Amino acid sequence: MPIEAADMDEATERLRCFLRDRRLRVTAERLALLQVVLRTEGHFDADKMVARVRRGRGKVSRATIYRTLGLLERCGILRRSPRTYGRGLYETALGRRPHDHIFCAKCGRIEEFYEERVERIQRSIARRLGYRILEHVHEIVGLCRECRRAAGAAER
Amino acid sequence: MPIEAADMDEATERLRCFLRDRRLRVTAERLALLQVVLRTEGHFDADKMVARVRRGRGKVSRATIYRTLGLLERCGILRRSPRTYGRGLYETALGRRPHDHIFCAKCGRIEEFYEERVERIQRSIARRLGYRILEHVHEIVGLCRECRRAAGAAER
DNA sequence: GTCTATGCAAAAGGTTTGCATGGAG
DNA sequence: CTCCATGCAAACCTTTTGCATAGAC
Repeated sequence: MPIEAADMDEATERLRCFLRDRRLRVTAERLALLQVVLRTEGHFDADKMVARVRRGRGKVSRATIYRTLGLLERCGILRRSPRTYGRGLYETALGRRPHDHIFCAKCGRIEEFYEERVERIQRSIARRLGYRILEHVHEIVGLCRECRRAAGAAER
Repeated sequence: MPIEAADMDEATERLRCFLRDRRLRVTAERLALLQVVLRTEGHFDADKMVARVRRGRGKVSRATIYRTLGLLERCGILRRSPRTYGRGLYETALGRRPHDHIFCAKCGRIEEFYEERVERIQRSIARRLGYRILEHVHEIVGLCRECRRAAGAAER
């Protein structure tokens, strides 16, 4: 599902404000990366963006991509993606809400859940320890009914 | 709180078995790192272990530390600390109670928390959706007080 | 004695930085 | 016309690897 025009505009506007407020410049490279980023689904790293921007509209240096990704992160359009050991993965932050997953370790099926009670507890933990929450990861890994049944049958 | 002698012995025994089963060798370096690791609280990276082992008993190469940390991870004495942007952090897995992490996206500091209420909610979610829980990941990413202050100061 | 482990240094992979030049405001 | 941004290449950092030698079994 491609991103909505409204989100695109909102993001562009947000970037422009962010830059203006700090006396930074609105450059073709920054706008180009923003467009590409908004059209990218799921998680991506700097290298992927280098490739996409180059494919789409000519040369960009790796350094500029790294610098601009940092900019987009700082202005809240991107966030670093959870669950990635090591590498710098990003995902778009606009228009997404925190959602959690439970998934089956055997068959890989994934279901979503949302528990306001957990969010509340998270807020209290963060407050207690002095953090301002940026995001959270909450995943339950288990065995679904079908896989348990299958495993049980196999054992006999 | 220093680690208990019993845990120390258990870990050593586990490592010996692991090595013996695979025809690998029990070397002074491996035992030394194991001791240091068990005496280290919280989260640590390879570099910290290089420093500690060297301080404690002379020379070790960085390569050996990396190789041995991998070994300790594979035999279940260590685990990689989840979701740490950037560096490879470990924590000891033996003799630890289940706990989750909250960490600062900026400076990387990590703190642990444990909330029985969350565990209970997880169980109810799993029951409702028909899963048997194997494990969970629950992490809060935020900005710690110091980094917020630093960021606020920088913006002015 | 055999075969794995270690140390060293070089390589690798990802990200950042210094500097001269290009371009936004 | 003033600074900031860009491109390029070199620097950086952390982790991995190749190879000769040390050492466990």
